[in-house]
Amino acid sequence: MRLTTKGRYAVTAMLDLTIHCDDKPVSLAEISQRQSISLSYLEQLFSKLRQSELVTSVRGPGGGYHLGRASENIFIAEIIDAVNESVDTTNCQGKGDCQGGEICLTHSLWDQLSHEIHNFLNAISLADLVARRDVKSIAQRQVEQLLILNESPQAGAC
Amino acid sequence: MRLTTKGRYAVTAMLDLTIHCDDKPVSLAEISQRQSISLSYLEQLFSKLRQSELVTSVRGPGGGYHLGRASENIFIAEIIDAVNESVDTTNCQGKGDCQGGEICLTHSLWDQLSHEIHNFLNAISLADLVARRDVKSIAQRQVEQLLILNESPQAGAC
DNA sequence: ACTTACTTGACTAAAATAGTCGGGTATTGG
DNA sequence: CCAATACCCGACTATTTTAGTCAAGTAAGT
Repeated sequence: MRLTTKGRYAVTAMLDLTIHCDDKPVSLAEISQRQSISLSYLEQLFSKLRQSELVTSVRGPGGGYHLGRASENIFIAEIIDAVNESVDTTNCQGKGDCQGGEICLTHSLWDQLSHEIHNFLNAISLADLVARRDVKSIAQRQVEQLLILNESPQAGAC
Repeated sequence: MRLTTKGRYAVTAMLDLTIHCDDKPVSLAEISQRQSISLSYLEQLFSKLRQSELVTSVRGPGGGYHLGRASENIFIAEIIDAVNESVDTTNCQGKGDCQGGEICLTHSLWDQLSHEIHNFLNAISLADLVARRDVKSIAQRQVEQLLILNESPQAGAC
C-alpha cells in the first residue's frame, strides 16, 4: 500500500479544483498558492490526472484545468490510482506468488484489506467532500488568507 | 500510511509462531526457513515485538519465542504498531497542523480512513487467521516442503 | 509579438526500506 | 566445563521511493 503525500496532494488539488469555479478554468498557480503545493510538483501530478481524463486542460492565458466530469462522478480512489499510487497492500500485487511462486501465509489478509480500503475510497466522490462542513470552512479560510496576502481587491466570489 | 514488507513480515512471522506448537518455543531459524524471511531481519523485528510484549523469549539451546498472550487476544493492528509502522494516513499524524499550522483541506478524509483501517485490523486476531481455511492449507504445504528439503525424518507433528 | 500557462522529460536530494554484518550474552546438553 | 545453540544489539549499507527542481519547450489569447 502506498498512500503518501503524492496521493494526498492529488486529492487536495482536485478538491480545490472542484470548489473554485465551474465556469473559468483554474490555473495551477492558484492551486499552488491556496494549497501550499509546489507548482512544479502540481504540473507533474496534473499530467497524470489528464492522462486519466480526470481533468481537461485549457492552454494559453486565462487557461487552466476543468474537472473531466461532474464532481459527483469522480471518486477518491480514481484520483489516487491516477497518480500511480496503488492502494494494494499485498506484496505480490494481488497475483498470489508472494513466496517463491507460491501464495504466502498472509496473502488473503492483505488482499481483503486492499478491497476494504478501495471500497471506502471509491464510495466517496469529490461532491461528497465539498458538501462536508469542515471542508467548506477550511476552503473559506484559505480564500480569505490569500486575499489578505495579495492585497488585490478581487471579487471574492466566482 | 506505511504498510510494507516490514509489517507484513511481522504479521506472517507471528502467524507462523501461532501455528507451530504451543509447548516448545519456536526458533527464528525455523520461521526463517518456513516463511523465507532473512534470519537477521527477523531478529530485528522480534526485538520490537518483544519490547511490545507480544512475544516472550527463551534463550539457549532449544530456545526460541512464545506468544506473549493467547492468540485470541493478539490483534493484527498491534503487531503492525509494534514494528513501528503507523497505519495513520494523515500527513500530520492526526495533529491537524498539515498546512502551516492550520488544518488542510483533506485532513478529515485521511483521518477517517485511518480509523477505518485501524478498526479493520484491530478486529482480526491471530486466532481468527489460524482458523481460516486458506491459512491452514498453506501452513500444511510449508511444513511438507521443508520436510522434503531437509530429508530429516523428524516427527512431523508437534 | 508577447505573455500566460500548460507540457514534457530529465535530473536530484533526502528519506525510508530492507536488509547485512559482527559482535556480544544466556543457557543447556554432553 | 565447554561447546553449541539461539537470542540480543547496534552499527552499517545498498536500493528504492518520495518529493521535489529545472530547463526547454508548445499552444493560445490580447
